[in-house]
Amino acid sequence: MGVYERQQREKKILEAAIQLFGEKGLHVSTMADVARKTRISKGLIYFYYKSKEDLYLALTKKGMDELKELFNKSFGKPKEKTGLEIMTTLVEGYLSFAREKAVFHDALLDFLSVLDSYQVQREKVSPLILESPYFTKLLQSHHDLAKLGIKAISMGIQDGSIRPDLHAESAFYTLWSMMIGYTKVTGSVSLEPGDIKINAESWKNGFLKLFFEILKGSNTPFKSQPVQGKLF
Amino acid sequence: MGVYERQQREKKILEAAIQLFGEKGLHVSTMADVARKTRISKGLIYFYYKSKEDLYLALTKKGMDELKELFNKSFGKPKEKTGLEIMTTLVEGYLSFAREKAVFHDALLDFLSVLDSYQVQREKVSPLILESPYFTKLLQSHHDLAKLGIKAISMGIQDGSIRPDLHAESAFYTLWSMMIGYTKVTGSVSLEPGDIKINAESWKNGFLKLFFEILKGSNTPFKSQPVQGKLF
Amino acid sequence: MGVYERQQREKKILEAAIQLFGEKGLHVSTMADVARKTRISKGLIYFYYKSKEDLYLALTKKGMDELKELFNKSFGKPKEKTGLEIMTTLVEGYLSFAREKAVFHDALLDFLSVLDSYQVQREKVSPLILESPYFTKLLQSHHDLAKLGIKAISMGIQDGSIRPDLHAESAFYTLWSMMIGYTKVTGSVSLEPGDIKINAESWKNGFLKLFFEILKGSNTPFKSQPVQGKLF
Amino acid sequence: MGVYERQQREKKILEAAIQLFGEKGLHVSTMADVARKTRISKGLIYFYYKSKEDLYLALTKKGMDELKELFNKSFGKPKEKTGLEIMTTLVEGYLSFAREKAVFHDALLDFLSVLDSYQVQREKVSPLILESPYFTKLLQSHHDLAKLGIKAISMGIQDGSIRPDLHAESAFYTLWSMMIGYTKVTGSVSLEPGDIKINAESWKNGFLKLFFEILKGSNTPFKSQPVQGKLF
DNA sequence: AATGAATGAGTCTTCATTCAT
DNA sequence: TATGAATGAAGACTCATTCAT
Repeated sequence: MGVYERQQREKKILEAAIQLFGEKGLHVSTMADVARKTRISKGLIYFYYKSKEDLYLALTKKGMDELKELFNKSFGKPKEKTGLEIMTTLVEGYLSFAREKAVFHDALLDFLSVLDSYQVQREKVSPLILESPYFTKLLQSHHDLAKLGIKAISMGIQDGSIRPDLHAESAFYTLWSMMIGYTKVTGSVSLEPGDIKINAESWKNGFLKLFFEILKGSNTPFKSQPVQGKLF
Repeated sequence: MGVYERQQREKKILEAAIQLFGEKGLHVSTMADVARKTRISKGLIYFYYKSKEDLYLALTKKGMDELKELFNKSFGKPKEKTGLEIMTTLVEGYLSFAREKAVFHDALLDFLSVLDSYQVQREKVSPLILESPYFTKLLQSHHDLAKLGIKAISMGIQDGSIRPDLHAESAFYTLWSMMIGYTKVTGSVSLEPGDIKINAESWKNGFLKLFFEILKGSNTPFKSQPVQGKLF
Repeated sequence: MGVYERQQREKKILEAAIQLFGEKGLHVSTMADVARKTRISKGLIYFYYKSKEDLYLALTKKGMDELKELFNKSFGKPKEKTGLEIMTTLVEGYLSFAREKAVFHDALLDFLSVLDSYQVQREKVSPLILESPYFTKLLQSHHDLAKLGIKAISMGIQDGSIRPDLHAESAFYTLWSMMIGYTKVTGSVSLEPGDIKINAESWKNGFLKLFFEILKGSNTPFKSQPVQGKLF
Repeated sequence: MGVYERQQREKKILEAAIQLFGEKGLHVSTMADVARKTRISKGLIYFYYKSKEDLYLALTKKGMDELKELFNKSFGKPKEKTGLEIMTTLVEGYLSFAREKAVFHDALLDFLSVLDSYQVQREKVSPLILESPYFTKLLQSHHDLAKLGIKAISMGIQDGSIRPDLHAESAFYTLWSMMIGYTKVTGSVSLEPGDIKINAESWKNGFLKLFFEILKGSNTPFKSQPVQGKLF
């Protein structure tokens, strides 16, 4: 009954949800599954999370925080890395994250969709989402994330590793878009029959080449490609 | 009883589904809704579409075809446009499509997810999807779409409007990724509070600038920006 | 449109039903299945058979007739066989029939159930059954069947091959009961674990022994067992 | 919430099913009927019974157990009865059971059919049946039942009331077959028109005569017929 | 005579959520 | 605080039968 135990339980539920939603998918998993997996009664689960959406948002929040942590770590120690190096670490990390923690990345994208509806017409968003305490927190985390990415690019511009004519904010969102799109498209690329000359690996290389070209400008066309070489 | 009437009904059902799924979302809409909206009996709906998934794939196919049509039209009359101009029309069209016909675009992305599962482990894809006649058709349409995009870039490389060092296939997928990502991210950009200096418009401009930079190379840094100017 | 063609079609439908109901079961098979299999439209099927029950009763009738035919054939040429020999052929035939044409035998038992309800409370029998022209015909065929069996026993009593103190009618029904029960029970006998000393073969032998003992009396306890030996 | 209440509800549902399935038949009755009759929500019915098949197997189990109980009671106190007397009580009981509790007897026969399929090809049996916890229990109960019947005959052989040359196992199954067949055939006997000299009563007598003849041997042809006299 | 599109009541089943204990 | 039994609306889908053409 102590605060600690309560937090432990909350965490346990969340972790079960992460596993379950990750393996079977959100719609296929049920609250009963979560209860069974945690050995915690359904009633108590509803004490900690007000609805299934609330639980899902909690999961989203955790994913967002892990991503933020990953962004943070990409900076390394102060002055250790150039902005471009930070960005390199960051893409690498992001793409791994999207692949290995697909539940989180999917949840994040779902949240972006919610944000879209929210902005267009607040009423279209389910009350269960709006009422969740995680919704506001998520709004903040999402913002923090963007700020970190923008900061990395700004640093690169400052230290000369990234071309100076870039608008950091737009550039960050563009690069983020690219990465999101990459995760969406990558599965279908390998299915292309022979008449399209591409395969998973060549496409990834091509993608990264263009990604970094945006950061560096194409007149520095990868003479030495340490960045690309390091990736993955 | 004529073939014509049959096609009319089939179309009517599909159109109701497009509206319904578009407004309320796939999961929230029911086959009963579709029946009610069309004033067609549930049984008959199942006569035309073997399952809800089948209907959704039909919708996806229609979306894919509209997109293909849009791609095709972007080429204009033979020799009328440069590859770069074609690409300009194409992004413009794609982004409008994604915004105005969001159901279709969402369905397309869902299909890409299916393709991902399909490639990793065929069994993970629901039989209802695999058994739908639209599945194979969709495979083809998706392929056609990619070929068209690649063709446009190849043409640009040929006619000198697009930089020659581009690998057309990778470039197309990268640019497509960007556009997909753009549609996912764009809704949340406008929600950013003041401390991030960006708004919907500036971000779109930034995005397009980088998009075309990839095609043209950054050493032609938008002196005259006719392309960008035309957009939207 | 000739009478002949009509009969052909009727037969074709019936045969499809026999196959279908036999393979998948009555409840699992649909009228649409029948239509598909025969390449005859549903509407026309309903022209020949007024309802699914009607079709099933037609099937039942055909089974009953085949059984009657089998009974008839068991008699052989006039004076060729003793009553006991006839009965021997008859059991043999009946058990093969029940095994190899299980649809027919099941249908026959279903009909006996209907008769049961009919006798207890006429209203409990579905109108679809009562209205079928096959119902009355079935009543007659069923009666014919019984008469044939009784006749065989009577002949045996006359010719001395069957014990004289038997009441032919009761004996026939009893022996028929035995055979019906045999077909119901036989599948589960082989599943008995080792602590019940029986297997499919020993039980069949035991069954037949007692079956014929009823006909011959136990004081002729199978010294020579030609009858038993011949079976199957 | 107590265990007792739970069992009460479970029982209530089962009893409603027994009535419903008995009156209208399994296929005609619906789970909604059961819910309505018990005033228990559909969801809760599915909480107690995982599927309609599960509920039907539960019913079958109850029937099997009642029959087992009946078999057990037939033995009376130790050494009180001869094997033959036990068998007498047993047939009497069985036939009453089959008549008065027809749902149970029908369910039992359905189970025998399942066993048949199970033995021929396990896959042909619906997963809903195989997954029911009652399936295994039923396998055991069915076995117990057979053992009891065999035991009664063995006892009779020991105490001299039943002829010694009988193979108890085969004899039991044969006699069981007879009884099953009797229940199937009996309804149609009374419908026979006058030209077949039989009626319900005479046929029952004839049946029982032969039944006991199998047990006693025909050279003891019912001089004193206390056994027969007692029946019904 | 022949078709097969059309009906719609009915089937089993699921699951987020609540609440008496 | 904790349970898990209870709810009931909703879901996808089926199929015997009819009838306009």
